[in-house]
Amino acid sequence: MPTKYKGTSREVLALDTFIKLARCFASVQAQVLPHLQRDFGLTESQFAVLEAVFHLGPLSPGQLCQKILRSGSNVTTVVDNLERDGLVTRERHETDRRIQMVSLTEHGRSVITGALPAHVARIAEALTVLSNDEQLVLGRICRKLGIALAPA
Amino acid sequence: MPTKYKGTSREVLALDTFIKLARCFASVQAQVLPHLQRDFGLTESQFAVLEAVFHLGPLSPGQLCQKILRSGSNVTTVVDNLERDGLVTRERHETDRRIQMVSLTEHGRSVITGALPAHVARIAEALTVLSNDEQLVLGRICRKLGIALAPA
DNA sequence: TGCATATATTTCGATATCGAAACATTGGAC
DNA sequence: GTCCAATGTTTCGATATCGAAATATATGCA
Repeated sequence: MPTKYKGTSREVLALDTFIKLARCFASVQAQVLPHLQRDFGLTESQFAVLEAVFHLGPLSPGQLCQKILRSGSNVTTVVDNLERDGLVTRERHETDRRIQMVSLTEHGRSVITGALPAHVARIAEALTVLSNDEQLVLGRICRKLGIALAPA
Repeated sequence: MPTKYKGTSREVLALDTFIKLARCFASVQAQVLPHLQRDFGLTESQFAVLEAVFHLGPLSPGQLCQKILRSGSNVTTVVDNLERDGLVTRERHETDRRIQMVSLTEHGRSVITGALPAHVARIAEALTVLSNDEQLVLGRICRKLGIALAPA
C-alpha cells in the first residue's frame, strides 16, 4: 500500500486506488504530451480544441467547455492563442449574437490532421503494456466511475 | 466507442481506454479539489507538498519533484507561495549548501492535519460507486501501466 | 414597449506548469 | 589549490487554469 494514511479500510483502499489512478494517468500524459509540444507546437488543450472542432465542426466556447472539461474562461484563453496563431477563427452566431462559433482555418485543419495520427499512435504505444482484456476492463471501470460522478 | 478516430483496432481500443481514463480522473478531481480550495484554501499542489512533508519529514525541492511529479521550477513556485503564507519554511542544508530543506511550520502542520482527513473522506466518497473488487482491479491495472511507463 | 432575468462570453487577478537559461555549490582531475 | 563538470535550485517567459465580476445579448412578462 503506497499510502501512509490511517483511516478506515474503505478509505485506505479508495485512497490507494486513487493514487495509482493519478500516477498512471500522469505517466501516460508524460509519455505523450512532450511530443505533441515538440513535434507540432500544440499544448494539450490546444490539441483538444482542434480535435473537437475537427471532428464535430464549428463549436461555441460553451460547447467546447463541455467537450474539453475546462472552465469557460480557460476556453477563452486557449481559443485566443489558437486564433493568434492562425489555427482557428471566431465568428458571431448569425441569429444569437451572444454566441461565438469557433472554426478551423485551413492551416488549423492541416495541423490537426498531421498531429492526430501521431498522437494516437503514441497513446497506443504507451498502452501496449496492457493486454486487450486489461484495457477493456480498465475502460469499463473508468467509465462507470466517470459516469457516476459526471455533473448532473 | 466514444472516439471518432479511424485507425487500427489496437489504436481505437487504446484511445478509447485512455479517454475513459482521462475523464474518470478528471471527474474525481472535480469532485474533490473545489472543497480543498474552499474549505482549506489549498490548491492540489500545495496540498501535495504539505502532505509529503507531513508524512516524510523535511524534503528538498528535488525530492518534492519526485514525490509530486512536477518540474523543479514548479516546485519552486508552489513552495514560494506556501512560504509566503507561513505554511512551510526553507533552510539551507547544513553540509551541502546547494540544497534547501522544506519544513512544515506549526501553522502548516495544523492545516494539513485538518485538511487530510476531509480530503481522504471525499476521495473515498467519490469511489463508493465502485465495489471493493472493482477498486482493486482498477488499482492493479493502473499500477501496472504506471510502473511500465515510469521514468527509467 | 420596457425591464428584469437568464444565458454566453470575456476580463481580471491569482496560481500552476513547463523548459531553457542562469546561478550556486560541490567534487573530482590535475 | 585551481578549474571544470556535475548537481541543485531559482529565474524567466509563456501557456493553462480557476472563480468572480463585468459585459453583451436574448427572452419572458407586465
